[in-house]
Amino acid sequence: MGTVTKALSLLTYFTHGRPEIGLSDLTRLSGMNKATVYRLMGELQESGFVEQADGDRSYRLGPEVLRLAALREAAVPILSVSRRVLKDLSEETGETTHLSLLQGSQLNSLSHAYSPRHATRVMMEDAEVLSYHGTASGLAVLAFAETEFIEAILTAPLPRHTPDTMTDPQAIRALLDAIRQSGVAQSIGGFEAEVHSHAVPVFGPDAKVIGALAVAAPASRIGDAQAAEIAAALLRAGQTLTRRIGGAAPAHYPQEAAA
Amino acid sequence: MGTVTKALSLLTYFTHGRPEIGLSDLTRLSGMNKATVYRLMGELQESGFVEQADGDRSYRLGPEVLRLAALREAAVPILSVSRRVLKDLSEETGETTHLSLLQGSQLNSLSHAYSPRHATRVMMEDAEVLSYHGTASGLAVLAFAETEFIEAILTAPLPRHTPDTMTDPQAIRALLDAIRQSGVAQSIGGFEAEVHSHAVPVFGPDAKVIGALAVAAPASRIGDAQAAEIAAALLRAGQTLTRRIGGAAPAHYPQEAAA
DNA sequence: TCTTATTGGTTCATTATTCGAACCATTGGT
DNA sequence: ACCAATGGTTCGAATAATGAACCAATAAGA
Repeated sequence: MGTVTKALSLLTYFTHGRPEIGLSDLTRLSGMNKATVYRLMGELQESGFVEQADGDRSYRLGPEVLRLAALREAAVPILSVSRRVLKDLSEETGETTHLSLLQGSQLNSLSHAYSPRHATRVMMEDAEVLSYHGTASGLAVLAFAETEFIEAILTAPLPRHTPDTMTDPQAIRALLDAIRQSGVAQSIGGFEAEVHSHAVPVFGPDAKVIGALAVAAPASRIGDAQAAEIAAALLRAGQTLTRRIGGAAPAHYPQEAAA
Repeated sequence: MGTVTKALSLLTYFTHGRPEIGLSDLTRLSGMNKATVYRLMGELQESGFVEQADGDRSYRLGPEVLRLAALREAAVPILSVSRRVLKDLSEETGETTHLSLLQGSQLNSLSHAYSPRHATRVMMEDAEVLSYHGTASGLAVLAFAETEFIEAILTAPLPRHTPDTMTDPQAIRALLDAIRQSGVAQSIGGFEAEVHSHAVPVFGPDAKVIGALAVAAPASRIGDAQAAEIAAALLRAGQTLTRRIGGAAPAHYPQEAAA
């Protein structure tokens, strides 16, 4: 691993649950030498990627990432485009919707929208890591990913998030086949109990899957009729989003769902 | 310069005007060796900070920066908080408003809002670098910055953006004194001709200036009455924003402007 | 209170990585 | 057919990264 990769890998330890990390913690998390971590963080700090919190001396992400994100959006406006799509989809389905993107080998939620229709709704946070086998988004992405990527995920241990999480690789492989047929993935309580979510893949310019668009609802609210409605709306929204960001669905993706 | 800093400095060459950069261009821009740039970009690519555009092999910012930005916002929600403040301020003044933040030694615009009141309005882009001596935002930040920072800026060459740009360090120093008194900076056509902008500083938790909140209007629309109104609204909005992000104005900052 | 961990931070000889001049292979222009 | 770009690659020399040990300061325990 090069020095730069090593330094940037330090940034991956920052999450919602751990927005600030001290030197010693970072040393333990990364398994690197303390002096190394100290020096690398010093460099990241100089460049504005991290900053040190005021009282405490622990680190948190710095303002420079905001500038880069704004530029990324200017070049590839996935988020701004998705916000419209998410909003429309939330209004149409009356449920919470969210977009997740494949970043390296991990799937991150990055944008979401709520619907005011119901008092109970599924809450979302941005920049959360999604499970591949436990979420509809993860399954949707996996179904259209490259074979070796699928294998890497399914041969690794599959944590059981809830009693309903599918953890049998063979069963999941069969499920992925079904998803490839229908174009829509589902998960009932696979990650959070009582959450029924649907998801469709989103494709990039090279027809490779880059993320997923999902609708998440309280399980009690979703019967067959609602599920069919959500699936149809999702297929339409997914195609819209893929098209608007200059992407293209692969030839074998179920086109022109009954609208 | 350490390797990590060097690698991260490559990211600074991406701007609105140059969202994609090829290997050779990047080599020239950075002044580094081509092999070095190639290897560094390879590492940045592995970590998802840049990606290579499809047809062309040139680089652009990658999706990883979006994840980090979302986390930064979760830890320090400046942008989401500012969006409300900007929106209110735009509605109140009827003009374009924007927020800029100090990142390293450079001031970047990061968020903006328009008002539908007038057909003509000043257009903004996010992630643009603002001139210190040419913009109201720059002057507002400078007025409350540390002395050595001010000197570093004023002793460097001050480019003339328009015929109205102030380029005399002494005159600017006097102007900064006035800004410290009133709490509001102004610039008439200092960066873009025909744009009259007002700005107030925004402070962080340690009472240090972290950026500026600004109102930009076509010069022809701003008379003394409008200017006074905008200044008052800005002072209020600036105090609100500073407070909401957990910041504090320094003791000498003009408090409680006539509301 | 005295002791013991734990924290962030620093040093310096050893080691491994980065550097850069030169070189290739393609592409596009004339 | 040529020249001048481009992205990409190689390899010995030069430089920067590494990590064990060490400090000072604070927090926790007995």
